[in-house]
Amino acid sequence: MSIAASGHRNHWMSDLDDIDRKLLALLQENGRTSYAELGKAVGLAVSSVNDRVRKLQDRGVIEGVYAALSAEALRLDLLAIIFVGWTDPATEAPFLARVADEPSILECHHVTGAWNYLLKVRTHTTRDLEAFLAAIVKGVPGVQRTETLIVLSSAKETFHLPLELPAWRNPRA
Amino acid sequence: MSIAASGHRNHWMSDLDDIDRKLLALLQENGRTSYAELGKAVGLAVSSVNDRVRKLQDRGVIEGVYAALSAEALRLDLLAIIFVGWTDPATEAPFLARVADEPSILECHHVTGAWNYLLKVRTHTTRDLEAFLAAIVKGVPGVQRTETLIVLSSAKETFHLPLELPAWRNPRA
DNA sequence: GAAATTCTCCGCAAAATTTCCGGAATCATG
DNA sequence: CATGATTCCGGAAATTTTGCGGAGAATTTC
Repeated sequence: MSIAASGHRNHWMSDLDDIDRKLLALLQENGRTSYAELGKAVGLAVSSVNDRVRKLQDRGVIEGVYAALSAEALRLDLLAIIFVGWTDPATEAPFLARVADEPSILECHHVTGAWNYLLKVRTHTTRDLEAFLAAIVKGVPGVQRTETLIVLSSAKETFHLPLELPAWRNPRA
Repeated sequence: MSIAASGHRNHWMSDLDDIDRKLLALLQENGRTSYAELGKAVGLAVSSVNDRVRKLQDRGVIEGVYAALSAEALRLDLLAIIFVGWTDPATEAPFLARVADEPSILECHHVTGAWNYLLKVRTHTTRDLEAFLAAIVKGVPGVQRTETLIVLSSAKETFHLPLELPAWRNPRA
């Protein structure tokens, strides 16, 4: 019995079976895994793996394949979490425009709670962070408050999305 | 004059010249860019590009090449930022062990401020998040406080590290 | 339940890419 | 300016990707 026969497809949009999930797991770990190797892992021919991966890309499940660079090697030694707040709603649009073309901002999330946005920022030094804060806070009129947390160390920082059902998942969900 | 001649190497560890940075920028955008295309972009032969990329990998500047999956396509609709706190230092080790093998935790940072750690977590539903919090808070003895922020929307979420000097960089750095 | 449609899978061959090599050219050093 | 290290190059071999046509299975339709 093949792996495919052991599983069954869901009926939701992404419609992934066990083989798809296995392929995604392998490609998340190494985006350059050859189709031959993938095929060996899931028990499919090279051309079949090609079909599947192409469809996963077409369906948008695989957004892209990217080289991950080392922040340490690039001497981006400072990682900071910055909360940003304002009261005037007109502040948001220019703020987001500023965020979009600022490469040092890796993430920008609209969050619940006392603050408006949360930024994840990488710089080389505290001096750079200081200059960055001045550029953002002073550069975007309306930004009133910021609070900066410095990351002392990162125990985990992965791009891998969870593919299997978590063990703690509520059984009635 | 070649591109190489226009730049000059630094003397720090990673020792990247303009061509290296250009290659890294291109591979950050598309990890499957062929050496032929990379060579056309930087003005080098295919084999030379191969040499450079291999060295960038060996030096650890390129940590790996990964397929990025769509959280939306995988129905991971909930993104949460969770602060975790405790007073007993003995709590840290089992907490980190728990974090390591929990796929729903994408990031875990040791941060300054009132909290000990910051987690970035993706789940399918609020119900899953509830179960996750119960598993982490109750599952790790010593964890006393948590605070959860829900991400309403993400204006930016990139893996691309900044490669060029920022415009606001302090000139005396 | 039979026919038709769709889907998945396969092998194969062409095209593209990667990889490795020796040697030329360039750069750094003493 | 000699020497050694590094970078670059073209080309050939190995690997990989890609695009077929068709077989087989599953699903749908009548």
